[in-house]
Amino acid sequence: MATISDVAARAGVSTATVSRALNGKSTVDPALVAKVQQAAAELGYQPNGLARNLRRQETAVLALIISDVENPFFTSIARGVEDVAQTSGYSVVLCNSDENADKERRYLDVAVQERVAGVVLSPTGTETDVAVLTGRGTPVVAVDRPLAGGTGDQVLVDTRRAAREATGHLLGHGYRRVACVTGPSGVRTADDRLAGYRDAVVGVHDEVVRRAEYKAAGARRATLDLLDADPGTDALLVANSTMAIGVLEALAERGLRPGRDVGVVAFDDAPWATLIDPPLTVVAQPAYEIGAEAARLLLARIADNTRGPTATLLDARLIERGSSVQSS
Amino acid sequence: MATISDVAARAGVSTATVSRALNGKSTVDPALVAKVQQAAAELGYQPNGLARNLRRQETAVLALIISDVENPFFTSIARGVEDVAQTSGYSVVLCNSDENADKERRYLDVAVQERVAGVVLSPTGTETDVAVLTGRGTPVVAVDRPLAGGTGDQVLVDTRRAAREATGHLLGHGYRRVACVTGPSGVRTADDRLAGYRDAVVGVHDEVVRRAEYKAAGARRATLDLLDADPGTDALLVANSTMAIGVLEALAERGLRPGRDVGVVAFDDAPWATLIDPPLTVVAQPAYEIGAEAARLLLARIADNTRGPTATLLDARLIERGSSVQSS
DNA sequence: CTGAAAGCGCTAACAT
DNA sequence: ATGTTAGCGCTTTCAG
Repeated sequence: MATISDVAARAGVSTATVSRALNGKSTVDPALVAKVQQAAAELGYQPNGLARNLRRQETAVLALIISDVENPFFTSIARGVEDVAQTSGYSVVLCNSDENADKERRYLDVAVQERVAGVVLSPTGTETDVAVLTGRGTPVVAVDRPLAGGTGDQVLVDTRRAAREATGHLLGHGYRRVACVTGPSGVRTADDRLAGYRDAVVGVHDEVVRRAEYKAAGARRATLDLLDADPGTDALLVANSTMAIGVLEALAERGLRPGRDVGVVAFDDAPWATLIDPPLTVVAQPAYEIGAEAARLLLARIADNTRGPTATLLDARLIERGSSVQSS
Repeated sequence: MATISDVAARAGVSTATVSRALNGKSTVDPALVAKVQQAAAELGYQPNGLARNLRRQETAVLALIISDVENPFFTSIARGVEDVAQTSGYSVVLCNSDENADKERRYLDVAVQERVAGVVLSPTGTETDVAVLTGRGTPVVAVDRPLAGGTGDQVLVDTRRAAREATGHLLGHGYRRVACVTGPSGVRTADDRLAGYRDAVVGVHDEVVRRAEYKAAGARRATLDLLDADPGTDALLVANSTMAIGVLEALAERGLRPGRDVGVVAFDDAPWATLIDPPLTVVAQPAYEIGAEAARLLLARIADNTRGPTATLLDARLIERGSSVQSS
């Protein structure tokens, strides 16, 4: 594989000139630039990014560590991050921590070792330690879930308020007893959505809560259990769209129809939400915008890391559809 | 940030010993190993992966370039790749080419420049040129779609046959006129599924075909147009699950019920396929297994690149559900 | 405007 | 078993 010296030899110049020419430094004779470019092309020269980055002490890649590639909420975030990174010439590498603290640690280590320019992170737990990054000066922005230290930027959604409003919406539409199906304890969004739910039901009726992995299978079992243990339940607040799949499966198994028999509101506006009958009422989060904003903050901080930490709180929006009204 | 010499100084040994100790080379005095490890820990030493890789002339990262992170089919592949890579100590970075040849090129260049160990690629077009990789000895395995040269491993699905069978299934269940909604011309899976459709309808009735981006919005418009232009259509073969969303939206807009009014079979068993009423008949592809197998092949080839190219053909399976039977 | 040379942090011969 | 040393391929002073 051709190196810069091969190109230099072929073009009859020094490696320094090749470097300058290829990187568009102004101070090079146009004639030489042309010669260098031709030599590079003839040799099929591809710069060695490792050597370059080692020398420059910086890379143009961002790491995005999310907890579930198969969750549309996170892939939308990924699109947002990617689109803005792209415009600034950064590549983004996506790492799937799988809601697993060990995997997350490993990817965090990889991020340091590969000296990425910055990382966007959706922490699996509150205990995530990003000191290895920040200690080295690598900026980190947390998305969807806060980072313990409170150091660094974060872009979150006011998910507790959204959960309270969604629960209130159900209560205001004639449902008498709302249950909450949420994610694992310790996952901040799961806890916040539960808290919002509690805010709304307190003083109205006892709380009915089930927790499971943020996955369909767990949510299905939890719902089945809930329905059996608490038959008075006539509405459900579901903490994300992946769980919603399991919840809807469980309802179907019990012959319960969303809306009429059991009101349902789920977080995240999945693409299929309007296909089911009745269509699913959702709390839509601005996922793409979360990613885009996180990338903007990260880029800004890569350029200038002296400013204080920022906290951006985006709003979620209730989209009322058929699954939360009793008509029909 | 601490370097290997800092650790060496603190432990009172040479950098070579530090390197050996930290990399678990057998030939180091256990006492020294301990001293080195302690020094490293005290300094919060994190090896510089760039320097290491530059020196070693190799990296332990695989690139996975797919055309749509938001398509569950591809994210399942990603899971498959990741799971097997993980077990061999490789990290995988996910790049989203967005079905765009330019972006794909850029990521291919990044892959060369960062000297990744290998790449799993779902080519956007038939013209994708991976010579930059292969010329350098970087193995490439194609998934879902073949690579022009025929060089390198590939793991594909017999999608043409699957499309033929699915179309035959519709024809065998009383539908008289089946249309095909597929992806853009030049995208191999889109063309193959169309070919399979043609295999089945030829001699039975004229073909009715619409093409659109592999996205919901385009498929919706295409379906609306198709329904207007060819009202005799009573069944639809849809080339992927993302398009299926648009197709089902269009059907709903026209007041047409899947199964009874219009038979529907779509590629890819999306998680929501059983939630709609009637549930969606699908052609399930072994996406996870495609990714896992691709990663295995890639790893094998990284270890030994002398064997000839292989072609793995996996089977898709028709899962018959309510949307393709006229009952009710 | 161009070249010579140093050096990023690490690993792998080669010595000892 | 450990240390010395020479690079990996590039960019960037520093001279000229």
